[in-house]
Amino acid sequence: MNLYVSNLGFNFQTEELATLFMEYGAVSSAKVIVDKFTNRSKGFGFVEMPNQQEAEKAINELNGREVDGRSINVSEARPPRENTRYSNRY
DNA sequence: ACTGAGCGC
Repeated sequence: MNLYVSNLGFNFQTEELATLFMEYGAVSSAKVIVDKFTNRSKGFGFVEMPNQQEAEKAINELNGREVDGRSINVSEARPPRENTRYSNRY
């Protein structure tokens, strides 16, 4: 399950994100989007968790949680294209 | 390129 984490602090890094989510379950991959020019965090990232139960638990526990003085927002990322009707691929 | 809505290369 892919997770989208936003409202992160600019000092938040990928390893911090991985460590945070591994507390609630297995994390296959985690990445914080970083600006190419400034090498600073853009304030959001992605976490992939193979176990859906742990993923949902991580969402419930980490969504709205205060990290680095800010309340982070955790939700499902890049929802599966179930609705191909609304996804136009030309 | 130094900040605050957003979806990765």
